[in-house]
Amino acid sequence: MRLLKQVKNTTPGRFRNALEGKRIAATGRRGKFLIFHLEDKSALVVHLGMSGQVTYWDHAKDNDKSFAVDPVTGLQRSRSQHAPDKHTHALWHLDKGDRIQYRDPRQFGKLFYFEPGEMEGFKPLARLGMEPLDAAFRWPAFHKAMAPKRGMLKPLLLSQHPVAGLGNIYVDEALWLSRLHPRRRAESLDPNHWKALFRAIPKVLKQGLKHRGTTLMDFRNADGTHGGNQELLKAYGRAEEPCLRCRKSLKRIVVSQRATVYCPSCQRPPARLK
DNA sequence: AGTAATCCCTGGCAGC
DNA sequence: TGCTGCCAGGGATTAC
Repeated sequence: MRLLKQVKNTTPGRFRNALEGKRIAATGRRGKFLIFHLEDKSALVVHLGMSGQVTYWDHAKDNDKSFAVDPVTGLQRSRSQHAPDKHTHALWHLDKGDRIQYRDPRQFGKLFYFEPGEMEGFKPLARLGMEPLDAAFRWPAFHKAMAPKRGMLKPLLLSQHPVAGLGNIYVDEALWLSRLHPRRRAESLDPNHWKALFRAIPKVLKQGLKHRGTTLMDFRNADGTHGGNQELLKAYGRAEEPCLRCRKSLKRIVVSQRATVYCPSCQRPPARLK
């Protein structure tokens, strides 16, 4: 296991020693950070980056020999549980021989260890915006956070600041659903536009969660048919395919260095961008 | 302040 | 079969 590069705020040795023998008291998530709260109030924090996977390995179960390739993203996923391989960077050995495994082919992921009280001062966590699946994600708070913002919608939504947890896929999906152009500027939106976005964000996330769960369960067929994957994503990965609202061809552009798919007909750009 | 470029990595794939 | 170039679910940092 190579545990060097992904540990960001301490040395691998300190990281290992700090975790040794500690019980996991609770698990949580904030934005794209996974948080393992340990019994002494210290914490292990994981960011999966683009290709990271945290999986549970049960000593009583067989390993899967191969990985399934996600038809949309091209990323390898284990169908059930896998043996550590050259991309497995950390193993946490639990009681009775089970393990938590961290695997990350592209190595954009990050691991952090925080002493009690330290995590609160961790900027990337502290400055995250509102949680779109929380009960506190309500229209007045959303509008208040968004209305003063300036700049293009796509980078604004990717920034994690007004709203946490959205990545490239779900930003494109939310913008498609709310009929907003990814390059449209925040200051040009009226409350109705913001309202559409406010409704779209939790919707695409919930659909993703629901869908991903079922896909993983269906994934025991080698390279077989997959559940509702194709129907779920309306924009991402569908460049040159017909818009599911208006049948016109979806278009791929690059916005803040990220691949972006949108419908030129439904998601009209502001006049300035034409 | 906003935004664009750059960098951190590896692997799959198309095209030659 | 093997090479090259391009692409990829993120985000911090640096440069303008």
